[in-house]
Amino acid sequence: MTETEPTPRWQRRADERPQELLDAALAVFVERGFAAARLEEVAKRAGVSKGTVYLYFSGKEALLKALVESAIVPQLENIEALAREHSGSSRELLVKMVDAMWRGIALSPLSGIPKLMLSEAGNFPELARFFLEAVIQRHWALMRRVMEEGMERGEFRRLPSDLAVRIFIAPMMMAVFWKHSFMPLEETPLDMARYFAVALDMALAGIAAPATNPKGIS
Amino acid sequence: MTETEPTPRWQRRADERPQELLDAALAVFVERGFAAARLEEVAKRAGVSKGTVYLYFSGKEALLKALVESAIVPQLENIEALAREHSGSSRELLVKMVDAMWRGIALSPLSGIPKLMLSEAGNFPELARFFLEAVIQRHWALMRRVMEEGMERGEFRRLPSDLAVRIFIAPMMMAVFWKHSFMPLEETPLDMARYFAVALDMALAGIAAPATNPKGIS
Amino acid sequence: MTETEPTPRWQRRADERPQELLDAALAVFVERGFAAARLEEVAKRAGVSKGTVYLYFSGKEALLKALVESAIVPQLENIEALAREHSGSSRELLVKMVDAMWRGIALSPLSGIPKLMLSEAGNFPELARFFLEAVIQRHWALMRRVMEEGMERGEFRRLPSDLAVRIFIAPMMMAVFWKHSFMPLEETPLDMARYFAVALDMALAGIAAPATNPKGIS
Amino acid sequence: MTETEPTPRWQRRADERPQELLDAALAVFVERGFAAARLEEVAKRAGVSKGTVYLYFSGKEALLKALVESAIVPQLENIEALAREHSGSSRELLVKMVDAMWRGIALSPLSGIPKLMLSEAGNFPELARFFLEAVIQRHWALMRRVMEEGMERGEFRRLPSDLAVRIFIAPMMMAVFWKHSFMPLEETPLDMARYFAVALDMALAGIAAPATNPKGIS
DNA sequence: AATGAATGAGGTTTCATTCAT
DNA sequence: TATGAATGAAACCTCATTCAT
Repeated sequence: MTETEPTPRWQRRADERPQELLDAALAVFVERGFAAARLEEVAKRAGVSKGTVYLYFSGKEALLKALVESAIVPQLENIEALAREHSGSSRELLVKMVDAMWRGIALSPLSGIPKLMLSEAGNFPELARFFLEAVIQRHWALMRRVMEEGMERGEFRRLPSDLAVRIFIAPMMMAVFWKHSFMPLEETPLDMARYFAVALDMALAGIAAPATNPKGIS
Repeated sequence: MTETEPTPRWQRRADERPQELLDAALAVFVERGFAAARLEEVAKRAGVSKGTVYLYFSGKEALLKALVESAIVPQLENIEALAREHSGSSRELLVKMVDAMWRGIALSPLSGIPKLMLSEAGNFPELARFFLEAVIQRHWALMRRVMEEGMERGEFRRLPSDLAVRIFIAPMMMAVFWKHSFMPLEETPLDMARYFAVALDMALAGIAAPATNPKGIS
Repeated sequence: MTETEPTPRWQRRADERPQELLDAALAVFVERGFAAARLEEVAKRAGVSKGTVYLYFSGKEALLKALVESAIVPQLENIEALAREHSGSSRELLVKMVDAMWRGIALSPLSGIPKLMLSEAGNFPELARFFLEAVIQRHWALMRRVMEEGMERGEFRRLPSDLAVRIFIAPMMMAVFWKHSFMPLEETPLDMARYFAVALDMALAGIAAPATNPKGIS
Repeated sequence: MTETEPTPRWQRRADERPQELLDAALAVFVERGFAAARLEEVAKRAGVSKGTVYLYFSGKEALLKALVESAIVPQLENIEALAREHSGSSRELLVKMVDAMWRGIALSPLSGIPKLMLSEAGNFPELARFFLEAVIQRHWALMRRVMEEGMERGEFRRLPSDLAVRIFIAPMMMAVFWKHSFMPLEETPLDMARYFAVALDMALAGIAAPATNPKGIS
């Protein structure tokens, strides 16, 4: 180890910077809310100075938009792919889809985005409308098809599918919001894995077809 | 009824001012978030000028605290009273309690407070901790007792009651958040009444004891 | 003089403030140019703090626009009134008009505005076009009518009146620009009164009809 | 045409860079003013990147100084040479000198420099003082000698020569300023050639000796 | 009590300058 | 040499808070 490398004050990382900035922005925006988030904090977490943010994004709002517009749709496409490729019971597909959502979103930092949009919908209605249509309603539509097929098949009981979908996912979404709000304050933070297991169990029970002879009697 | 109630020519508003200010603050804070809310907007909605706010509250943050600390606890006490006075099945009590919460909170402007706290927990951890303990966990504890009693009695199936409670209420809470975020953007906004009916139905089914001989045969 | 009046930290002067701010802005903008002018300097000269500027003008650019749009046109109207009310030789009228311009603009702080527009035309083409049409060309048109009448009458020699007007006023305009640029640096600053006298003399000689035997002899 | 002139494959630009940068800087500074001019724009127009500017000049202000200090003095020396070499009437010399100024400065990009200095005198008093003394006053002194000689000879009428010189050149200077401010906004831009012809005519008439029998009568 | 003009701290944004590549 | 990514000082602007009226 010869006496070289005076540890340069900064490095050029043009390729990685945008994603690093987005990651940092997501964390700060989710923690503080868009208005209370300071861009300098975002920069610091990304390991750059304030001005550098502006080399990659035109401003604070652009950061928010890039965040929302790019992040979740791919996850959604994963879930849609599951549906296309599935063969088997509707119940199994439903479980697969919810599981994918849980692992792909709820357990990842992406979970911050729904929380962020929930908080900021009032200030950014355009962006919120995009999120509503491109993510939420698209997700619901997919789930709804599956649920209605399950009803047709008699796997699930007859329920208004538009509402049933929202209600079915509600416990998972609540966990997402919880994670980014009160969970850090809990004495013993919520055990996400157990929560998911129980929530899935209860949600499935909630839509299960009435037990007309479970394992049939004859 | 003789000359009681003088009906004064000019009404002393001073006594009502604090509540009017709190109402206005709640509306603005929920819509925009605490940081993005402008105090002048709060004042305008309360029909007073900016300076007047400071005659009743020591500042913006004081408004937030007063809001959170005063508003929901009374509703909670109502619900607790229901439990104390109830005689009948656990299921009936559960329904009563959820119904009270729905009408007392979800359908009222108070519904904004949970949304607000969810958004601001990161910026006001003290306040959030208060809300967590004095409202959320207190509510859960109550529900939990009821649910466990129901399990004892065989009305509900055996589930980890701490989680079951959160999950049971999740659909109602989601409606609360929805109302203050995406609902104003929906083409045809969610029908809250239908939603509640279906959600309650599904949630109850989710915890119902297995139909081992409904109307039992022996 | 009893021991009252603790000299308040500031005073309410809502009515006077806009004009005071415009005066201060004119001075600073002319001295430094729009871009280099700091709003805090403008505020300080007007005797207020930074924020106060924004109570009366929506921003730096609005200050510039208000300045340009409001200030000179009235002076121009004065000059136009002179023309309407005049009876006598064209030469006399021309002198009156130039004299009015000299006293009303060149010798007043308004003289800063042409200098400012000259400097900023490249950055504010819209505003510059307004100034060109509403002030400069309007002034020229007026002067031109007088000059053409003088030519008709034989008071002035035949010249392309559009150019003659520009050239006739040029020495006065140069003094205006000089005043706000190099004059403060001159060892012995230009004597404006003498300058005007000589300039007017030369300019009039420049357009005077050739002395072909005034009251011609033959 | 044999193999003369190797026409190198790659051209060493380094030698021409400084002048290219100065040309670009002049254009941008004149258009936007020094403060509003972005160095990146200068670099772009010179066909290099931002950093390269610093290889040739120590900074933005150095560009400005180099611009002003180097550009016009040579033109002035040309004009001084005319005076030295002239033999003939003062009027002829005056015309020669003004014509040289018109062609060498007014019609060239160098015309931007006076406009620039006029705008920036308030921000760069040192530089402005240099320009005042090394260019403006030097030019005036030269013109003044010629004009006074003409007065001695009876070619021009008696006028305070210090002022007469400023006034005599004013129309030409105005054209210079006009060119870089409002001319680009005119519907039909000023015809510089006609302007000069008329301006010279009027200016000469303005100083001409009284027509004591022009082409004498009697 | 009430107003709203005035303040000034604090955030976003720009851009001259530096420096790793 | 040349580049352009990165920096950080400095300016604009907002708005919670104060205070003259």
